Amino acid sequence: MELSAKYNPAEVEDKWYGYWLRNKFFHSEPDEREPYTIVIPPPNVTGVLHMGHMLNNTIQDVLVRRARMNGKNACWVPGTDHASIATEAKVVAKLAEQGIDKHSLTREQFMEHAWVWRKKHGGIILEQLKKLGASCDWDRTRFTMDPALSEAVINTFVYFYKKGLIYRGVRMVNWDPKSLTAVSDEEVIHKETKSKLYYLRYMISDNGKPSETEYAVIATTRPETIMADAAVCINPNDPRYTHLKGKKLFIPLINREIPIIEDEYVTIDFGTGCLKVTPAHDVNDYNLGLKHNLPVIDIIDDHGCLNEKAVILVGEDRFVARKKIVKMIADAGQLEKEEDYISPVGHSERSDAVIEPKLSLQWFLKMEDLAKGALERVENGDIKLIPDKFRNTYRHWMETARDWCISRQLWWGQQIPAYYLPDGRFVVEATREEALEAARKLDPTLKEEDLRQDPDVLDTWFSSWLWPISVFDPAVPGRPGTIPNKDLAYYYPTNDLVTAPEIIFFWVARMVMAGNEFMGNVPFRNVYFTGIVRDKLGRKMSKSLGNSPDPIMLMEKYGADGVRLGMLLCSSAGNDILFDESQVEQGRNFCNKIWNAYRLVRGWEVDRNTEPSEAASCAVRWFDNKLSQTIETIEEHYDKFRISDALMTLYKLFWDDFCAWYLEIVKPEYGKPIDGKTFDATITFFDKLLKLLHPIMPFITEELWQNLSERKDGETIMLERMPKSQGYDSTVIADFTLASSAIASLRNVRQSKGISPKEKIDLVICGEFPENMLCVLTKMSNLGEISFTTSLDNREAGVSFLAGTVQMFVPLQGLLNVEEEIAKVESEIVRYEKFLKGVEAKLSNEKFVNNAPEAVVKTELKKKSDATAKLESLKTTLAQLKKQ
RNA sequence: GGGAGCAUAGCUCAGUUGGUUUAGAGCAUCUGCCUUACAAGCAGAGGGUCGGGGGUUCGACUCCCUCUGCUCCCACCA
Repeated sequence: MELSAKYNPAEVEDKWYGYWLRNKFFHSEPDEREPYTIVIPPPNVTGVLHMGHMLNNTIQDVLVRRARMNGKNACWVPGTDHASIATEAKVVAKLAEQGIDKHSLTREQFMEHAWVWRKKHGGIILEQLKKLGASCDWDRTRFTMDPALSEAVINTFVYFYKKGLIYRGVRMVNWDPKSLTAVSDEEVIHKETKSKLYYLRYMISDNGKPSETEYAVIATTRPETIMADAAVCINPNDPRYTHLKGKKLFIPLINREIPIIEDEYVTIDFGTGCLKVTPAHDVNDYNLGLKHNLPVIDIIDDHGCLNEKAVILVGEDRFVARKKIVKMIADAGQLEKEEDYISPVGHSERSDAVIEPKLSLQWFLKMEDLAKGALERVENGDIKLIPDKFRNTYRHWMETARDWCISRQLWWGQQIPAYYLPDGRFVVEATREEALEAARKLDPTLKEEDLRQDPDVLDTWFSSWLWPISVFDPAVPGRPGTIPNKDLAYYYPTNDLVTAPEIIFFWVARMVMAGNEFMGNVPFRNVYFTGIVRDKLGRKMSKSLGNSPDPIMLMEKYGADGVRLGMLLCSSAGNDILFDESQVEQGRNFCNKIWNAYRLVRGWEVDRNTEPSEAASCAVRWFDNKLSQTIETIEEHYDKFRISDALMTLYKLFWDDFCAWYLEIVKPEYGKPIDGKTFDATITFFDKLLKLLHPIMPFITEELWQNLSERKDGETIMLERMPKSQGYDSTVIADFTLASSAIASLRNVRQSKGISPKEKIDLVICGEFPENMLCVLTKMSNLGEISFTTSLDNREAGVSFLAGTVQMFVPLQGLLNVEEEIAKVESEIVRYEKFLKGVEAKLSNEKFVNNAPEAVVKTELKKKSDATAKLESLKTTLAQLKKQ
């Protein structure tokens, strides 16, 4: 069969992926081998593949495929995350398109719509991963809302509640008074909004009565909330207000007396330096109120109108009330002034209504002890972060971790298993039945319908923190004492986690906490952080910017292997990667190179009756050593998770060493056959190279490996053993390097002097040169006569150069531009003299000679002698040139 | 505002306890080649003094300080 000159990925990718699936090569079951486990960071179930996923999953696949070829029982568990906020938002939007308002539906009806949506869009992303070649164990695919996994989440909640770590607490939420719902921080858009800063006079209390003349001026953008004021705060270091310390003030209009408190939170030079504290309607004020034990007076209702607690303007909309109250205060003579002011105001992404910070009861998980344990695991090295710099971030997080608010005002997710009695008391149990039982202990007359389950669901991270455990055995989380099943016992702890640094706290740290709590062990050993994929201009790739290429299109255009290589080329751990299509082009070109090397070898006719040429056996010996040496380098890179370095090492091994040197040397003359020994060696090398490349480029390597020799059905490169180093002789490699540098110089001579490659040239060698390399020189440089000499003095016209420290000379009659050569040599002399001077200065410095380690001094001495030798030879050359 | 990080050839990155590196790679660039595996190729060449300044040291891309620029996370200012 004639092979095309270009590799065609479309023809091979589906074929081999299907073959791998049919043969269940990705599937893993516990056995006696050492396991190697990765759990996928579950992507949003209704998401589509973006460049970040491509990078992340390519790396995981490289690790998994490599582990598999190293004889481990590799298991990569795929799955998806229910992503409550994002998914619910999508479903709500979809319903809105159909003219359906979420609030017109019951919870059950909504959930039905959501499940339909998830069925339709869920898993698209997993199909896309298959295109990439991901070798996930698809039989193990999990979803964070699978019944068993949801149960694990509920059990976990009950467990922590009963342990006393989960409590109900008040917290500010972002309230959307138009949609009548709390929205997440992600759904709040801060807009620079024009408003006014009002300066109000608060009269100082004079024995319980407002003073006639003395007052403090408070600046506020929200005068309609003064009725909710609980205090006025000043900075204790503010010299202007020392007279206010310990005093009280009267709120204008309603004349309620409030204390003056001191706190360094107040910025002295903002506004007037006097801050009104309104715990019910501002997050910072709320915290300040907690600190100073201030009462919370909530004067705004769910619709954004003032309630009866406001005393005045009851029932008015907050913005209407603002206008009215300003006028009232002005009429009372207590408005000092007003200023234009621009400040960021939160708006609801959904309704565009101005967000009202509102206190609400939420569920919290205490973090202190959990965080301590999680910090310890990283500090003591049980878990390694790659790169190491993220330990700082991690530590900072763990040391300042605030309690985790785990409730979300949504429906899509696991509903909180708290059941309220009609009197407001509640019980927490895994099921309604158990809850009823528990509730009856509080009130024996209760019926099931009297119990009302908390409407909120749990934060998505509250399910994904169990992921490394629950994908194997969902029965374990939240149920201490449960014996882990066979899978969990075998695969846990997993080995490596590949994820993004922005979720180091949300996800990574919390998995460590859950692992500690439920398994008494870490969930993984290494965490490899990928960077964010950015475009050429450094912008984060996003749908809204439209700067993200469609990964599927890329794979269709360049092939999955090309895309994988393109992603990996520019991705060192922890650094953002600036993605450009040209990198993928490079990946495709490399595929093509491999393809064509195969075409060459495949086209050879083999004659088993001839012996290898000297050059060929020399090349075989060299490449054998080179291969072992490079394998060691590659392993080092992988061990340190330097995947792009490992890749680049392989790239150069294949392209430069194997194609440009090895194949060129052993390639038989046109029309002639190759000897059997060299051919067999070449096939062996090719086989090893393909195996080394396979984790990075699974498709093309399988295709070529299958064709390289006869294969039986059911054989695959995937399950072959990774080639190992057999040790190497570094003199063999050094000799070849010397020869190749001589060859490069000879090519340079040819090119600069315009000598055709077909024309033979002679070579004079002055010094030691490995004899067994002469055949290589002859073949690659088309040499005529090679002669040795001890001195290059009194030579006729020609060019000399150095290969390593060996001087070489090519006689050339009448082909030289003497002037040009002299100039070249002279500039070389200047360069070396300068260098020598520097080295000599160093060596004559007593402090250097005395303090520097011997080896360092030795290298300086060698530098000196080498440079002196070079200078000498250059000067000889110059003298000869000048004679002509 | 709090915390963390980054800054090395045109671009993307290495440079691993300060000294065998007169700073490396890939891509891009330039020159010459349609050489019978590959022009998505072959051969060769040029290009940076390591963001600015200061310090420690016999010696600093590598350690310390400072300035500048960029990025990320968190909190968002009455």
